[in-house]
Amino acid sequence: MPVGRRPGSYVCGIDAAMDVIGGKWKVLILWALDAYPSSRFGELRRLVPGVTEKVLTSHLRELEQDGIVHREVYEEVPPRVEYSLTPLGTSLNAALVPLGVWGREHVLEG
Amino acid sequence: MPVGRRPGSYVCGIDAAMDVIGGKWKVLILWALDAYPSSRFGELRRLVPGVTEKVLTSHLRELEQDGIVHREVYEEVPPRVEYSLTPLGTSLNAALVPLGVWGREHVLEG
DNA sequence: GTGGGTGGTTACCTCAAGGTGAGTGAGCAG
DNA sequence: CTGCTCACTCACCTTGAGGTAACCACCCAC
Repeated sequence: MPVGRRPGSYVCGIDAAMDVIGGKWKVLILWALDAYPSSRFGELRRLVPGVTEKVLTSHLRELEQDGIVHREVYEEVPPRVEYSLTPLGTSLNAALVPLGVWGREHVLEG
Repeated sequence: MPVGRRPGSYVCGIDAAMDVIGGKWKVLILWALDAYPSSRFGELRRLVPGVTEKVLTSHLRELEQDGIVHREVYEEVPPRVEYSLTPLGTSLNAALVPLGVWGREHVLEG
């Protein structure tokens, strides 16, 4: 179960990490799941304004394959699916904090 | 002189930072300029295997516009152009270190 | 029956990032 | 003379990520 979409072709760690978070909305999904753990699909759609259902689905599937998010299906009617960060996802988010601080200080306030 | 390609439309700091480093080869360029300061164009082309001249040029231009790299032209024959990280670029690279460590530990060695 | 909410799937389309290959013009090696 | 280096520029083309919209089964409230 390799992490990343092009295993074995990474030049360095940043290159590899960029591949995992490279989707247009992935860091926003991670940010949302960090702020609101165990979110349902519809909640995420509202938490990440602008993302379409198709793209949200595919991003979540990729993050799940990479071991970043956990997908829990409850066999109920109506169906319920909850997404949460795995420990790996939590560690990824922690590694993203300095980048977020940099962006806030130098891009948003720049 | 705004930093980033879509000023004013960022949701959060990570979103903004991702825009600055969003090019396919930008983090590799930053990594190369950190390891080999004041590199010439041809050196960068060799340090970032696979990048084409056109894309390397445009990525360097964008990084220059964002205040990440400095471009120094020496009016000589043959022409000489040296690229280096600005203080802002150095701080960006510092903010990328944890992400690089994460990628090395969890993707490359995963 | 109509509409809404649940969590998706499917087919189709767009568009911009990136790749390809040629050209530039001065100088230098062979 | 040929070809290479330097640091690009230009015109063209490809590709795939992402966007659009329809559709699915199921249930509830109105």
